[in-house]
Amino acid sequence: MGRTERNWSSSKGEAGGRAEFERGASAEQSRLSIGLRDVARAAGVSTATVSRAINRPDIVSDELRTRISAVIDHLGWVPDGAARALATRRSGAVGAVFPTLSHGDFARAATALQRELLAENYILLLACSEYDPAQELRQVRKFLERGVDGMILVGHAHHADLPGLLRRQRIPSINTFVFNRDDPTSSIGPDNHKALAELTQYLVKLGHIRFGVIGQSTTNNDRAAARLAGIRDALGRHGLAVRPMHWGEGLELSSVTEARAIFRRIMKASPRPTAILCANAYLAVGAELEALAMGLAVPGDVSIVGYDDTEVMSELPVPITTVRVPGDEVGRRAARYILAQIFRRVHETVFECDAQIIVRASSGPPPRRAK
Amino acid sequence: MGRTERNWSSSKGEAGGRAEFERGASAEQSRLSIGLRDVARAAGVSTATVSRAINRPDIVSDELRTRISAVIDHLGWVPDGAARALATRRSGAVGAVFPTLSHGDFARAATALQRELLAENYILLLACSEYDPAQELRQVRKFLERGVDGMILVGHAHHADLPGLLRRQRIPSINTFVFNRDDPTSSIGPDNHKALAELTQYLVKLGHIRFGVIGQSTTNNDRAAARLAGIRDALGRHGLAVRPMHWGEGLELSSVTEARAIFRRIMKASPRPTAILCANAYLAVGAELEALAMGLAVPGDVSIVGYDDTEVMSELPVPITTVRVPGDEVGRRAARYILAQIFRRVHETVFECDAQIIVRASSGPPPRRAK
DNA sequence: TTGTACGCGTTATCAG
DNA sequence: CTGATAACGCGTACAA
Repeated sequence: MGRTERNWSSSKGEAGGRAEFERGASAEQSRLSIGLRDVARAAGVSTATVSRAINRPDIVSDELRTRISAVIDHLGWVPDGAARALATRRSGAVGAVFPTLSHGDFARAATALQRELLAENYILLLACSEYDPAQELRQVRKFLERGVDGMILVGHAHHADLPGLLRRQRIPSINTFVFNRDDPTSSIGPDNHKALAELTQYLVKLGHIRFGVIGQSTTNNDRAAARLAGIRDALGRHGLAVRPMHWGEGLELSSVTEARAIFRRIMKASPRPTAILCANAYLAVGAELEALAMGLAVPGDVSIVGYDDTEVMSELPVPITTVRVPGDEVGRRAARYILAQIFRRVHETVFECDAQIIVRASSGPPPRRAK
Repeated sequence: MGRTERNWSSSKGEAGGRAEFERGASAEQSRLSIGLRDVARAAGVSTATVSRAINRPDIVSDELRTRISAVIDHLGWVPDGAARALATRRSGAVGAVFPTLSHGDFARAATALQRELLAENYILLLACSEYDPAQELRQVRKFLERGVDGMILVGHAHHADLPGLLRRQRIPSINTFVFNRDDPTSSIGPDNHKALAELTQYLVKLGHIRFGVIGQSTTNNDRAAARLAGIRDALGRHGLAVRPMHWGEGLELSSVTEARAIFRRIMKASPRPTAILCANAYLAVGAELEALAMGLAVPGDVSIVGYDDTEVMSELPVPITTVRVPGDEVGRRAARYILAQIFRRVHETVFECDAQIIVRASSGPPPRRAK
């Protein structure tokens, strides 16, 4: 007759037996998986006590606690999260929607996030928006239906319905990889605008006056847009600007191959730029590889700088100057913020992560005979 | 006292008003978020009808369906996933535990996984084991408590308690990035042993007889171990073996920097190998960069091959021969398998993904005067 | 086609 | 410190 989970565990067996009798055999047989009740009966205690034994061990007598946990192990009981969530009004899950995981920074952030949540017994629900606000909204909605206790997003530009949705659910949320004191929802990350303004400023100080940019799409990517604006504003302060012919945008998010082609085109212009700003690590790698292939000296003929740091950048023949974004720190602190909100602890609301400029060999003064 | 289960809703508005009145303000005010009942009352129908309207729209009359969905939108109701899961005995979530996300293949697999699950309205719970079986077990247990409907793991070597745990929960699971007909649980991925045996065989055919290996740790990494075994077995068939001095293992999982140091050491040996097998993409990149820095010709002086394909490998001065692992395909098909199991559809059980050898310029015949 | 009423497996309240 | 029992919010036989 299939699985009879009866362990009328002797001691207090009387009561257990009676209960069983009263509930009738049907209840017992229909149960496919063991539950709290089965554990309670087997241990000869009430369900409440078992529940307490696992959630607040300190308020249960030693004897019962050990007996109960023995029974749990023996029966191999795994508490039902759905039931617990329903009773607790808390899911123990935090959702995160990243544009993609193929970017090292996001992958690192997701890892850190997950690790940090785990420390407080929380789990991570993960989805990718693929840089599509509508998809982001769908994913968030799905997470809300799952009852996530908090949401972690990227950027501060979202679908118009998203903020209201989040507000109605009354769950904490945070925008990551951005920093903006004016954003009403908390945010954590580097100040993208400032970071690239400073990087540009650094190049200007070296004496550069003609700049090329290998960018990435800014549609639905406020971080990329902010970085571009940072470049523009920094150059503007010196009365400079990027010429259209010194500008290229990849279709892929970060493609070494595309970057090479764009770099080659830009460097064929006349006059040609003496410094190339690349929107991310792999674009910079592509630029340098193409420069080497073209026989250009870096930084003798042209300086190359990037954004994001990957190990390859520092190991290429000419290590590349770049901006280091601490993805894991972003993830870690975002998780901590959300957990603090969930548990109603005090916590700061907005954080800026330093985006540190790492100067390597690929940047230097412009060539003297800058044609 | 307390909550009365009465939905005296006779038909339509009248009833709505009355019901509201009779329930009294207290019940209304104490409810922090609106629920199925509120929607039902506002729409003047029963809770069952609302439930059906969203889950099986086809069996509800057009009029009611439209009215109900209007009310839902108006009230901004989000169904409670915990309650639904409790009633349905299905969580709508699939868990995945990867060793890390910093590996491109795993990141791609996770992305594909998530996308595929979403198509069937499932969500992804993600965690990292950091190559620690105990941690993997903990994460899996946590997911099971969350009531995941399926589990996706990496490799076939797990903690001893894991298989039993999964069996007891009666949920489908699959091992990814491995392929082994003898594994009792389904698996999907490349045959790591075969892939490296073939790659090695290819080098042997080119005439190489002295091989170096830049490996990664095989502790808790059955894939890496299988690949190593593949190399060993392939060489063994020709009476060859890797000399200890031609062997190095990085501490980091994949570090360009470490690879360079190891490569340099190996190439100082005498005699030195004419071909270097690298355990992953970044180790191979490091090897080539160091070779160039040392003034060695690739493949003139030494052939270099890797495992995994990243864009950089193909764009370096000498594009690197490697084995392409289709991470996204692994993720996609794993998701499909799990969903099929959940929905009790027929589906194949074990799949092999081709691990394709991509021959590029970095591999060629050994130098004539192979010293 | 629609409504009623009960069950899902825990937690929390309150009385002992 | 422990036990009895009412929520928790939705799905779904079963009845109408």
